[in-house]
Amino acid sequence: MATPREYMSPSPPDVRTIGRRRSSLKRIFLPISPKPSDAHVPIGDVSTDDEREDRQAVYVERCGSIPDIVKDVRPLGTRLGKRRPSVEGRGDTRGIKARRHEEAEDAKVPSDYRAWATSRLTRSQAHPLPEGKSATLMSTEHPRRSKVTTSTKRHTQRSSPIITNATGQPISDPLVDVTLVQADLWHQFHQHQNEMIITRSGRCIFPSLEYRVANLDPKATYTFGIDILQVSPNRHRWRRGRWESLGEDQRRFGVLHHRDTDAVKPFDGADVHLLDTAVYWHPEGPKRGAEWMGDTVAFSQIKVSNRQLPTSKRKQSASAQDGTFLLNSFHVYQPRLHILQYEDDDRSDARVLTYVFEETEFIAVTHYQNDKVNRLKKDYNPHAKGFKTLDKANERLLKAIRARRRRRRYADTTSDEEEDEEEEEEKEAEDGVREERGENRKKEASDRDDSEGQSDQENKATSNKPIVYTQRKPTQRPQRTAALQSRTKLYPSVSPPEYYNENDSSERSPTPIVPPGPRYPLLKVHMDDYMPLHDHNHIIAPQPLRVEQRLPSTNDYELPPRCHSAILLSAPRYGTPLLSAPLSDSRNSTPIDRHALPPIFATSSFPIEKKSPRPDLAESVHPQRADLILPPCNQLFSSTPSRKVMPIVSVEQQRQQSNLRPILPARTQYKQGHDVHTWLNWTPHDYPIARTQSAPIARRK
Amino acid sequence: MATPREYMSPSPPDVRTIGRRRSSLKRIFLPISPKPSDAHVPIGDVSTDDEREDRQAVYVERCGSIPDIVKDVRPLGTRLGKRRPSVEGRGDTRGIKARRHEEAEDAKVPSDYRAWATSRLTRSQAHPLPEGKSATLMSTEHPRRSKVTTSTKRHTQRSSPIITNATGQPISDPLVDVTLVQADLWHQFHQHQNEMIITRSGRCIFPSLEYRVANLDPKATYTFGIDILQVSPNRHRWRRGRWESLGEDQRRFGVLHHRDTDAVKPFDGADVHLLDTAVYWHPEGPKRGAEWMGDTVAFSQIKVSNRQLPTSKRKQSASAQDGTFLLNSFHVYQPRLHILQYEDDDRSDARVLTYVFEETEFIAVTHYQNDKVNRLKKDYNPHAKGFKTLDKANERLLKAIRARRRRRRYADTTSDEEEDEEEEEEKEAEDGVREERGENRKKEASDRDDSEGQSDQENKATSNKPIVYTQRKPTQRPQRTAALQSRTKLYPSVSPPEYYNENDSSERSPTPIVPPGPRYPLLKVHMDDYMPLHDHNHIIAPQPLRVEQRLPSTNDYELPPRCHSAILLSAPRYGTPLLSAPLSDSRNSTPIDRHALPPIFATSSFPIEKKSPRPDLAESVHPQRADLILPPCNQLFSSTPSRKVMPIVSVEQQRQQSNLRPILPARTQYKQGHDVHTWLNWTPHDYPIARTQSAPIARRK
DNA sequence: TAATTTCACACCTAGGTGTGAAAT
DNA sequence: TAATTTCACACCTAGGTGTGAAAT
Repeated sequence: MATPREYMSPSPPDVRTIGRRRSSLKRIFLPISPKPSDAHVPIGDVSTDDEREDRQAVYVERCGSIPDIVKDVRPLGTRLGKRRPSVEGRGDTRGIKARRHEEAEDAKVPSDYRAWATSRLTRSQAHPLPEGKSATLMSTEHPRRSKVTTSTKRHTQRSSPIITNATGQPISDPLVDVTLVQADLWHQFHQHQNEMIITRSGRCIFPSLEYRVANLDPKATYTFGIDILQVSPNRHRWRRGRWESLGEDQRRFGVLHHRDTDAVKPFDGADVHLLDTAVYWHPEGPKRGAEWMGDTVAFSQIKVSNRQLPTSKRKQSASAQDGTFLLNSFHVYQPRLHILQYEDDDRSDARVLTYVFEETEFIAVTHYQNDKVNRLKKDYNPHAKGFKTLDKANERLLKAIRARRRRRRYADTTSDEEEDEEEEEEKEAEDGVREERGENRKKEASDRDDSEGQSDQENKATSNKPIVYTQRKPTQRPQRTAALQSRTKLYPSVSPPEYYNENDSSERSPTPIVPPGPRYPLLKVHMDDYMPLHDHNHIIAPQPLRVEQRLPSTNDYELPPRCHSAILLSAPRYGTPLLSAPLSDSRNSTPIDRHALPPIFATSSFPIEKKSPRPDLAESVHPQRADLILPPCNQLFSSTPSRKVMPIVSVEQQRQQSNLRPILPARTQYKQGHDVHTWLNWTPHDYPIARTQSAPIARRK
Repeated sequence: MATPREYMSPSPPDVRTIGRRRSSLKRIFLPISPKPSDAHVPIGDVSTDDEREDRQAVYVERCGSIPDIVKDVRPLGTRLGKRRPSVEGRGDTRGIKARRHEEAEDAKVPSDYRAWATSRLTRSQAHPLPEGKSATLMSTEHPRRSKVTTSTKRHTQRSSPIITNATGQPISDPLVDVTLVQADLWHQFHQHQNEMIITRSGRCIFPSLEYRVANLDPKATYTFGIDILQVSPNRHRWRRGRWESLGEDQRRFGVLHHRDTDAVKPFDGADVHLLDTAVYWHPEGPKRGAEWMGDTVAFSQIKVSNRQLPTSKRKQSASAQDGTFLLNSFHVYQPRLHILQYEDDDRSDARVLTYVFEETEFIAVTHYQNDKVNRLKKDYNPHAKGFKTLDKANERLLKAIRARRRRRRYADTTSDEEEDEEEEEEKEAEDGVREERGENRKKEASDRDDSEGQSDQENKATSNKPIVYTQRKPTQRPQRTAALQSRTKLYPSVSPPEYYNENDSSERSPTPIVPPGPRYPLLKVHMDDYMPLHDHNHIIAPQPLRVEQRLPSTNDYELPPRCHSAILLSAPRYGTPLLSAPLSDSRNSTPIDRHALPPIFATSSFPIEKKSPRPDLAESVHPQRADLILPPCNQLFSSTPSRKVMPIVSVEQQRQQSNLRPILPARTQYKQGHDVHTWLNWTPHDYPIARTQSAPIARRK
């Protein structure tokens, strides 16, 4: 699942740029179920009902049930009428001379990365797309617009890039692997046709555009950028619980995303290319691939606004570079990610990769129209907590817990009974949330917006899920096909080793074998799903802990095979908690010598949050400080991971480290004398999910 | 003034590294008063009273009066007793073999910049210092510690670097020019022996360690780091209004800044080098020189703590890399800035530059001891605004103003009378501040802490200044010697042009001439002095506007000679306001075509604040949007700059652009039909200060 | 009139600051 | 006992969120 589509370039790729990568390309870990049917899903527009059913059939066959998240994948195109036929226009309308001239100008200003990047992007806009696998986002009425690849709907968590070199020739580089962070949150919004409020002063978009990138060339220089594409010229309106198109907008407002034309002619088909938009380049500027990969790439500064610029002439210059995109309300927009790669100062061989995640499509509005979208926003945006009426009681309980903890710390004596009481209080709070949610569900059912054409089943899935974002019943998950999957692929140095045991891989539970040689899988632990309710010490709503396995890349340190991974869960600053997964020698012995483990391991292998960094802890972590300790690397993947048990250090130990403020997964039965165990479950989200439960402490050796 | 001292290397500099820079080095703009006496100030320990008098004499000779800021420069050493003799120990106690081994290890982990940087720094610690110009910060009882250069006291705004190559050989590079941001605020604290509160969880240091760097090699890679040095083994106590030493600390607490020794032996003289401290490397990681120079380098994440680490063994690993330095209370510390330069991946020829700004010295305390320091903290730290009792009345007025403005915006009609009223209200508020400050001054005078051995004059100067931080009487400034001075020097591409007209330069007002050829001076505008009272629309306390002139470096765009500079003052996010100084074609004509002005100009020439960037505005600014428009470049420096008039667009125009939220200098008589003019004044702070006043609007052509 | 936009507002998040009583 | 440290607290800064009445 979620294998990125690879565009084979019709023209031979530029060997100078991609060099050895191209020759040695090979998938190291096959996907869990490398189904033939997976490759047969039609590429391009898959928005018809038949195709949807096809996809669901694949899921049923593979997983035994239809995962909720696949059921209601209905792209906007379906709802707005068929407006996405595959058109293969090749839109380079500019002469070679003009291009040459621009290149000469580039040479004059060698060190302004952003300006150069923008010009690079604009220039390479109109390359011919390979093999007709692309689908335009634009309507047929405007065939001359350039086009953008769209990934198939079921692969929306990843996106297929357009890759071009400096002359606009596409280059195939399926190695670069981009994932949308919080993809399932985005998906929830997308199910209901996401809306974004635009204001004069600019409103942040939520969920935020955050990506995880893998397999960049660690030494090459990259720039990341976002632009927001107006998908169609049509204006829409919300009527009787659904969006309908009003046809092409007749008003002459100031149009953005229109290039250097004096007359304001939106969508007249002349010289308007999709890439003629203002691009917001990531403020962390050009960085090495290794640095980009060390963390997620978040565009949190991006805002959308409806302020009209004073003069029509200056519409371009004032947008994008501060992260504010000027949009028109009731129009549909699609953010895109651009990755610009160049070898240092020699920018002649730069490449542009463009990624489109369709979940991130939205309609710009000044007020929310769809109550469901509104509710989702309130439920998941931490800044809208005040409007989450459901959680009032919960909030009160949380406060009581906090006050109580303070008092106890003040009294400096902690008895066992008190601890138990506290845990009960927490459970109370949680139950309270659930009760109130039940009420809300009924209210929701009586909403007029619910008259959308959804089946009862879909309705139920929808109203069950959004409140507790990460709440999924384990029984609904296709557990039997559970396995670990490599989320990121190896960037091979010379030739890729064959880590995957193909003989052993049955359809149901292909068991990855331990990689041979000195290389052992690394672990990435993510808790980046937004957690509805937490303070610094507790998470009340249940939330999944994502454990990601990847193979070491050239830059990674080779882990000692018997080395445990200690996982430290720190407090989130903003939805996304800091998670580092450093090492310790063994659970009970002395901590690992930090000189024996070059810090590079932590730096390049694990995401270290920028804003509240504790990278010191990433170097190595004392077992007593860890929230979670994984088995030695060489044992972790030797059995079916769906039942992999990962012991956590006992709760008492964590209590002792009060200043570390560990976050523990909720709903865990914390008891003294018990260890907490976590195992991995396979979900349709590409990630194994770690579930936690307590067990007698005897397990500790 | 403030010319960095240049160490001439006894061994020939590494030509490979500094190359053409070395051969073409020349100061382009001489300092305003390039006094011979400047070079004769004794280097090293200048903390005696005699030397202080010498320095003051230099000032009197040059400026006609003693600037306040120079009067009370008394380093801690003077107060604590003589403990800084110049000792010339050469402390490399490690063998070549060990060093080779470390280098080999480095090669194995090529991409972890931070670890590599730390090892590089540690290794080059013990180079012999050139020409005996160094002074140790350590006491004579421990002669084997390595040493650090100290700049002369009067040059505390800048610091002299130690420069070494990879093998520890010093390299002279006086070109790299580092300035301490908010140096005079630091100085105010330093006058009273600055204190920093340390807490278990870590406390930010205030003022923050923020530097401005110039003349780095734009293409070379740099890493910036901070460490905090324990200046002496002595413990101190506050008694009868002054700090006194208690002698060497006898307690065996866990000692930081001590390297890899099992036994906790603070200051036992064995293997303890000054550079054996944990270094916090700037989180923006290795960047190009051009990128570092584009903005100030702020270490805002740094915190100081007194938490003791669990085991003595792990004291090193847990510190510094998250920005928390573990200090001992009642000990004196000195932060240092390290700049690491290397050419990309070839790190064998790296250089280390170390800068010490003595204003940043402080004593770690758990409670403030000196009431004056306490008061300064409350007055200038925006987070302590709640304790600024003086401003309660002011606050009320401000709120009234804000509410009133809202009401008026609501009513959408603005009459002239109302505006005048508002301005009166503001002035009222300001006066209120001043009155209360007067009261406070009396209270302060009756404090027991005032019994320090200060002269009356010093006392007066001290108590006059700290309340309104930037308040200086223009008459006290040495206006007649006023001139523009190049704060940053040219980084020449081939050979440095002679921009400075030496024939014209009299001691009093050396007039720089217009540079020949196509290159014209750029302007940098700073308002980085902290402003005690502001909201998004107003600054109530008077504050200086710093305009900095520099010559274009190789990377800069060449300005059209008749191009005006439009200055846009945006709202500060955190004390330091965003200032960009973009261009417009002329004040009244159409705005400059942004394609005619490559954006590189803005990117590489002007500081663009990271956190609330409006870099779009830096590309070019419409005259109506500018807060301040400077004369054309080719006219700006053709006359004495002390009376240079810079018109600001009228206040009404700014009101119209309410969403831009311009900050206007306070105490300006804003009247309708008047323009606001600004001229430059020379101050002892190296910067010309722009003063603002209104004038009839007739001036606009 | 009906649709759309604006804006003050209450209420959040996240975190920094000195106070002063209490503990060490 | 006297010096030093801890900690809950009130009060800030800075900014994001949807609401709902009012304006457009």
